Amino acid sequence: MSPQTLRETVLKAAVDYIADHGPDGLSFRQVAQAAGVSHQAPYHHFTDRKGIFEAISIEGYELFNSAMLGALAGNPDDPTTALLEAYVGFALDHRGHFRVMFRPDLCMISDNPELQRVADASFDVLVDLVRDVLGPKASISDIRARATAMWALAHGLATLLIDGPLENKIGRIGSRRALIRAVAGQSGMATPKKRKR
Amino acid sequence: MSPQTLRETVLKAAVDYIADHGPDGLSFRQVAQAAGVSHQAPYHHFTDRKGIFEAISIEGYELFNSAMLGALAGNPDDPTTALLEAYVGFALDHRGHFRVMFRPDLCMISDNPELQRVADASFDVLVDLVRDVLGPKASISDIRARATAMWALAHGLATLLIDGPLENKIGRIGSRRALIRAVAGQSGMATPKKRKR
DNA sequence: CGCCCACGTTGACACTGTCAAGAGTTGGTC
DNA sequence: GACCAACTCTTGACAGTGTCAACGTGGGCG
Repeated sequence: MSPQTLRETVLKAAVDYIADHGPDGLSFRQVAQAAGVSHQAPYHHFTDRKGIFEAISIEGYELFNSAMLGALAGNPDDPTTALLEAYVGFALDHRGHFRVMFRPDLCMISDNPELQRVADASFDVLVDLVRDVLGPKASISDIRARATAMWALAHGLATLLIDGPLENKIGRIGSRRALIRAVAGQSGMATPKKRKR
Repeated sequence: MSPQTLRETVLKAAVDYIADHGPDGLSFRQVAQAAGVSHQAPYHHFTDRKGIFEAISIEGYELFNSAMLGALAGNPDDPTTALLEAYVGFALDHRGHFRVMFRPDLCMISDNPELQRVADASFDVLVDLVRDVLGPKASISDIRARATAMWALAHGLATLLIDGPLENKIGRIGSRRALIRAVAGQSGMATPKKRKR
């Protein structure tokens, strides 16, 4: 095995477990056993149990950032909806990562400089988008409020979809894409740049 | 001690702990010890560790529902903002409950009929509000999309505030009330009934 | 060669949730 | 009063957990 392999194996096993069962039942010893290695071996790659969550979180933010940037590049006409789709899509496709990224009890972002960096980067994507959408004459407080509203809408939709209650209540609104577009439309924030050019 | 007291003591200790440290580190034995009782005593009031979370969740939904209904009654002119304020306010004022209510890995709503009932009730409050705001001519799919958007916005704002990243990034936008109003304004959903009557 | 260091091992510790069995009190019924 | 049953709580045990400590082991380098 190459030197990185055990680390990657543990990480992958942990992400898969979290995607299915949530982060709380994750057992350090269990992932070690799943990797076919003694219960202490992972300690040479992660300082703590928390260290695993930090690594997953960093990996998650990197995937997250590239997903958002890719979506914005792919749909410049309606960046708000594009971002919403990318946010929710990432959460659903990478539950294992997403479930960890916003859980300060599992890993405190400020504890790890690398994690802080990638988390800041993803926030910059959002603010840049809002600044672009609202135009140069927008006040700082408007930009803040709009960014907060977009973030909250995307984050709420993602967590409600992942944690389940939404589908049970609302019922299926067709495809994921259709749901997101309908919500974006009802929120009043979609297509702010050009209307049906 | 009256027969209910240990149950209430354990519940209160658990909620307080969760509000401060999150639900995952909560220890059955620890709350028993905090209540000054043997490690097995709580088993006569809760079937499981999960049973504690179910009880907290039920209590939470009851508080939640009355908070939302009270807010709607108190501000009939702008029910959307009122609901948003009540939702976020409840999350911040009852973190211990809120952190448990939307965590299916801790307690599955469908496992407990009583829990299912109070959770359904809180969802009905939201749908009734949306139906009222959009008027009788609104289609079912519009109602669904609007309810989803409102729920997502409120839920996202609440979880982002509780889990911390928002304040670090956005900075303080004055009071909680001002933040919520600004966000509601930036989403297109506020004051849909009458504009500055 | 000798040495170090990264990697992995075994062993131990306190702590956890939970099963099992027993003790004490309470209330009701003969 | 005597008995029984239910309820509440206790003690004891078990496997499983995260983590500290000490112990191999093998490859690269002086």
